[in-house]
Order: sequence, then structure tokens, then C-alpha cells
Amino acid sequence: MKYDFASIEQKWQKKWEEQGIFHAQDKSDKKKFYALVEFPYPSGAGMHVGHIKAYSGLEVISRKRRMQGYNVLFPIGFDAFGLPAENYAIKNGVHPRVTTDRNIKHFTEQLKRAGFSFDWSRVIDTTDENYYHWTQWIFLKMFENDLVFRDKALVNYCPSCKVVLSNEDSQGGKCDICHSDIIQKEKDVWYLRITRYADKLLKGLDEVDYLPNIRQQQENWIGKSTGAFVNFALDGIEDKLRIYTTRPDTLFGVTFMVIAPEHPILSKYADRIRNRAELEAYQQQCQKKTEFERTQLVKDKTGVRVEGICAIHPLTGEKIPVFAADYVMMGYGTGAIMAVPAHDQRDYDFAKVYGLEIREVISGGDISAEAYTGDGPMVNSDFLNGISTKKEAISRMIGKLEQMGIGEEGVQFKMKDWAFNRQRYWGEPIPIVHCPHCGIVPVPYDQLPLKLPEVKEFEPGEGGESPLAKIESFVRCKCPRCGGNARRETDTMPQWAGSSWYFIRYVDPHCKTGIADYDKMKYWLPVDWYNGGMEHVTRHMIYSRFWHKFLYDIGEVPCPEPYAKRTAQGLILGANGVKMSKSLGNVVDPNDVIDQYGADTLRTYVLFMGDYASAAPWSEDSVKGCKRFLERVADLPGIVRGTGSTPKLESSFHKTIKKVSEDIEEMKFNTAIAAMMKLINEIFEVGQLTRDELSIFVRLLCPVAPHLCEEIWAGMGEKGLCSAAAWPEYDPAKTVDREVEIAVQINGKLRGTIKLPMDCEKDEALRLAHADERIAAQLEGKTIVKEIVVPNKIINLVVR
RNA sequence: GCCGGUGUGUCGGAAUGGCAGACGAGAUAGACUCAAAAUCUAUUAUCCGCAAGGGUGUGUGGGUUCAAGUCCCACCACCGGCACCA
Repeated sequence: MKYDFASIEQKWQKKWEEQGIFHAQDKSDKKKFYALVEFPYPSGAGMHVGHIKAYSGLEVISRKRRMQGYNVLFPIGFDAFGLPAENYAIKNGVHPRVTTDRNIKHFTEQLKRAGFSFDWSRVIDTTDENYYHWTQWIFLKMFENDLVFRDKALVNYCPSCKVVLSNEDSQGGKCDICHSDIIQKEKDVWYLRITRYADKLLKGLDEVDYLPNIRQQQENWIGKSTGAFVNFALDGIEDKLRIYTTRPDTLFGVTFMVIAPEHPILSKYADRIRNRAELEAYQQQCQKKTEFERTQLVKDKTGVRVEGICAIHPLTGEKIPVFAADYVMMGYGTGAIMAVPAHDQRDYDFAKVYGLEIREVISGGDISAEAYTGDGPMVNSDFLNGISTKKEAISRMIGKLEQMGIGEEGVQFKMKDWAFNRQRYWGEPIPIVHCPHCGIVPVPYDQLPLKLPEVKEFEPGEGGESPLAKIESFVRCKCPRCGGNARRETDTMPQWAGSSWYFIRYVDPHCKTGIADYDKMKYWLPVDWYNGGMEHVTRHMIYSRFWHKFLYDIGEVPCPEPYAKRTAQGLILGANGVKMSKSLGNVVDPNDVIDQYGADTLRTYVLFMGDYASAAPWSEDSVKGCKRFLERVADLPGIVRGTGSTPKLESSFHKTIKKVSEDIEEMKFNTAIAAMMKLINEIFEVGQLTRDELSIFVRLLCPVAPHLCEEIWAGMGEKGLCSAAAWPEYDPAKTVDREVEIAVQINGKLRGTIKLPMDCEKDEALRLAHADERIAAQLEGKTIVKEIVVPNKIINLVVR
């Protein structure tokens, strides 16, 4: 058969669409399977081969599931709010709505060209008011449940994008979007109290099946630590200095205290401080440093003694000096620590710079050289002396502190509350009104969606105000509570908002009465299998798990975790082995590949190129290899002879069905395809196959290369679609050969192979091994010490 | 620094403790062709040998085992996450 992929692919894409065979049924007796891929941001550049790989994994699994009789939901949509469309608007004056619609259209065409079996009747666009209506609704629900608060804060600010960024978007001190240096700026910030869900987010990981590295990244992100809070009395001051420590056992080793330069006691008791000028100068110096400089450039410790404030050791009554130093952060723990230089390297370094006492309380190290963080018998520690396990010392110390009422066990998380506003136009407006009388007032539910107004100018205002602030007709409003004149919030939500709940909307994308119909959610949720990039494992996934858990707590969704299983695909690198990027000119456009080789070849290649979860470089030559394979498949109908099974191929077919079925489940697509390549090599060696065997072959290959398989299927005179045919079954008994070739080793070295009947008796196997000429020659004059026979595997003769 | 992962031909990569290198690519030779491409056939880890055959080989060094790419210990390199986190 001539393999005219272009016309074949067009033809079958049309038929699939006409027959609507990929539409999920909301009511069905079949078992459900909900497969989710990360919906794309529809960028102007169009799709990337990385998208093709990202979607092909669950595409194959979804197609296989349908053939296995499942009711499959495999949806797609567009995460279309975001900065690029807005930046494009600023530059070219084209409204983001226009570019977004254009890009979505382009992406849709490309996705369809690849032949993905998405349910196109459920497409979501986060910028559609019928969608962001419910994004705003969830925000209001959070507001109602005290998960939203407003605070002035030093925020990460990108002077180039003129926008406030979350810690997540400004990792490494660089803006995630434009890579400019971040500066610190005081701003009003809307926060979501995600920290309230820290423990739930951590515990929930026990209920789900995420790849181990994915789970670990989430755990690191949440960053739970257990320790104790201790309240230190301050000399002559009523207030206590509360600290957090993971090493309460070292309390007797405290020789000074350190507080963050922004710690409130510094301003509260400013009049007691004798070196105010020095301290203020230091505070200013620290404020100038960005978070990046403070945390990433770990070098010399700096700090200033707070003269006039002195702590008192809760157990010894000793007076302890207090320092302000920027190696202690206001944002973690209580912003104050007890310093134990003998057993903490940072405190040790600081003590060395300021000539402070280093008091050993755990023996076993050499504290003249460095801090000792290991275990050892305790010394200089009163009631703890002699105890040599950290665990016991900690629990005794906490017991003592609790008994004295000056401390307790506690936990801390690295995760911070989520800065949720952006000074941008192209996002969901935050549905809040600022009233001079009533303060902050939520927009009533019946006024949702709060639509984005039409705007001509997209430039952010000076000082990073949202472009919405310039639209008087939007800003001016009546207070929903008192009816007086009020002003709308002009900030919008971050891009993470829309993607935090989209998987729920797919269940019922046109629902007018809520996020989705509860019964439909009960049927479809949770997502059975979610695949996406490693880069979304912490931010997007933590955020969406948080939203989902909140919705569960208020009874809006039926299950506590949104995703039952999560996997991630590896990147496709450029042919030169580095990340694809426009500037390097190594980007591969899927359109070009489809034009030249066809969608089936592209799909086959991205799955065959290597381990699905690992990064692998693009190779045009290997693409051609996949094309050759499909051409050989297209030639199979020409060598069909008869029906039933070909004796020489029978067990190979059963083995291949088993291998492909199992490998697909484990996302080992590369070996599944290799198994089919191996089988086709055998078929051409034999020179023929039966009609029934061809039927098996095309059904096995259909999830990977569906267009070609439909064409062959139709050519065989089958009535229905191959995509709707039954997945082939295998007979386990027929996957085993009657005869096996096994290795014969002498002293562990391969010395020959012999053919044996399957499950051959040990004695018979040994007899045949000894009968082999080569083996016999090797055994000449040797004494056999031991004979090992592993049935159907190997014989090892140990000789002397 | 802490935590995870990976290390196999020329390349992408296969191998429930049991014949290392499946499958694909590339290369070499041959067939077809005026020629090239495509296609087909054969060879393709490495060293010694004319050959039969033998030695060595999965980052490095040890160990367990009849048998180790696979298990254990130590180390090296690379990738990823977290990080003055108290």
C-alpha cells in the first residue's frame, strides 16, 4: 500500500470529528477514566514539539482505555490569561482578546492535525467570562472563609514588567517572565492563606500515587520542620522574645540571640536602644539587599548588637546579648533565634566574627574548628547531662519547658502565603470593592462575573498600578453594603488562578449554576491520571491541590484530592543536546514534521525517542526510522494470506500483545514500539501473515499511529472504526515457546548455548549440556564441583 | 550543605540477580540505478589471532553470590529540587 499520510490523516480526522467518537459520556455503565494533560498557554509562537510529547503519553493511554471499553474523559483547553498577550498589546496595540482568540484558533488546528483524541465539545478558555465567573466565585468563597487577607509587605517587584511577583515567580532573584533583577518594594498585597493548608497538603500525599521525585519536590516545597517555641524573658521589659528552634536540646549552649533586622521589638523599644543610629543604618543597608542577595549570597555574617535590650536564659537566668542580623529572616519562624554557636554553623560563623562565647553542650566534635551537629553525650546541660540521643534530649527539654510554661513543641513550614494580586490587565479582576465607610467589601455573587472592561491602553501605571486603575468607569462604583461611592480593586489575579480548578470545569464545562454539577463531579472526579511537566509540580500542583481541598472542605467537590496519579514527561532537547530555544535556533516546529513525515510518524517518534520521563535530544534521522517502520506497516496488507494464525508467528503475536499492553500502562512507550518493530521484522522474515494477525497488529498500533491503522482497518473491510475496536487479548499459555535456547556457563563464563524443550527436567538438561561438543571439550580433565540449573534460563557448571 | 535521580557501543536507548547492548539511528560493504535518493542484503563493543578460539568490557575501588549493569559499602561525575529555614 502506498503510504500517502497527508490524505490519510485528513480523511480520518474528519471521520472522527463527524462521528464524535471521542466525546465522553456523562452517564454510562462503563467504567470511567479521566485523563488530564496540562492545558497549554496559547502563545503566538504556536505549538512546540514538547507539547506533542506532553500530550502523546495520555493520548495513547486514553485511546487504549477506550478500546478496552472505558468511558474516557480526555479534555483540552487553554490557559489564556497571562503576560505575553498583554506585552504584545502594549507593543503593537492589539487587544489581548484578539491575539488570544487568534492563538487559540491556531493551537486548535495544530492539535487536531496531530490527531489527538481530545473531547472537543468540552474546551475551556480561562479568559471566557463564563469560566472566570467561577474563578471569581471561588475567590469570594475563600474570602468568606477567611482565606484571603490584605497586608502591606515588602514584595518582589519586577521594575521591567512593573508587576509584583510571588516568591515562586521570582526564584533566584530574577523575574520569571523577563529575567530582570527583582527589587524589594512596599505594596498592598492580597494573600491567600495557603499556609493554613500546609499540613493537609503534606498529609494528602499519602493518599495519592505521584512519582517519588514529584512527591519529594512537593514535600520540600511545603518544608515542614518540627521543633519548639521558647519564650525568652527580656531584662526590664514585659514582652517576651519568642524564638523557634529545631534543637531545643541545645538550650544550655545559648550564648546570644539573633533577631531579624525588621523584628518589631526594635521599633517598639526604640527608646531603650542606645545605639539607635547604628542599628537604623544597618536596617537600611539590609532593606536595600534583595531577597536574592540576602539568601543566595551566603558569605560573611553581618549584624549589630542591640544595646539596651538583653535576654535572660530561661533555665540559668544568665543575661544574654541580643543581635540584629540579616541571616535571620522575618518571614520564617518568629524572626528570632536562640544562637548556639557550638552546634550550628551559622551561629558559629557569627560568633567568630563578633568574638562571642562558644559553649559546648554535646561532646564528640571539635568546636575549635567548626560547629558540631552530630550526636554525642550531653555536657554543661544540667538535667540533660549524659544523655546521648538527640531524640531523648529534645523530648526531655520540651517537657521541662512546657512544665515551666515558657515553651512548647511546634512545627514550621517553609511555604509562605500566596501573594495573589498582579498589577495587570489581562487577568481575572479581583471582585472586591473598597468603600470609605465599610472598608473592604466583596462583590455580591449575583454581580459575577465581574467583567474586564474594554481598554485601549495597556501600559501599567506609574509605580506599578494596573491599567484598570485608569478606567474611571470601572473603578467608580457603589458599595454593595452601604450604597455609597466606592472604588473597585484594580488588581487582577495571577495566571495560576485559572489553572487551579480547570480540571473540575471539564466535567461540566457549560454549567451555569456552579463550578460544575455535583453528580457529574461525583462520577468523574478525581482525575485518574494527570501528566505534565516537572516545572509545574510545585507551583501549579500545590496551588490547585489547595483550591481543591478548600472546595472539598466547603462541600463543593466530592473528593479531598484532585489527582489520583501524577507523572511527568521529559523535555525534548534540541539536536545539539541543549534546551530548545528560539535564540539558539534549535526549535523544531511540529507543523514542519507533520508536513514532511506525517502526524503518525511524529507521534511514534516522540514516544520512541527514549524513556518518556527523561529528556532526550531531537534526531531527524530517528524520525525517518519511525517513518520507515510505518511504511513497512502500510505494506502488511500486501502479504496477507488466509486467516487464523501463522504457526511461526503465533507465540510472537501473543508475546507482543502482552508486552505492548503492559508497557503502555507503565508509560514505557519506547519498548512497546520496539516490540512492534521486532514483530514486523519477524513477519517480513516469514514473508506472510494472516488477516487475523493483521487485525491484531493494527489494533495494537492504533493508539500510537491511529490514522494509518484506520486506513488499513478500513481496507480490510471492517465496518466500524479501528479506534473503537476491541483491544487485543493474549493467551498467556501461548506466550511461551515450546523450545528454549539456554546459555551454558562454566565457572560463570558463557561457553555455549543448547536448545532444550520448555520446562526440561534438571537431569535431562545436564545430560544435553554435557553432550554438547564445545562444552565437553571445555570440561576435559576438570572436576565438576557444582551444577546449577535454572529452568529455562541458564546452566552453570562450576569446575576445578 | 541537605534530599532525590542518573552514569551501558559512535548516538538515542534495552535488559523480573541468569547469554549485556533489544529496538532505532549512524557507519562500512554489496545488490538495484547512467547516477543519486529510496529500497533490499550483510557486517558493526573492544583487544589478541589467518582461523578455530580466547581475553577484556555497563563511571571508579571494594564486597556478597555458582552467577552482578542489576544487591551491599566507599568514592567520583553529571542532572534536578530545597537552602543563612533556625
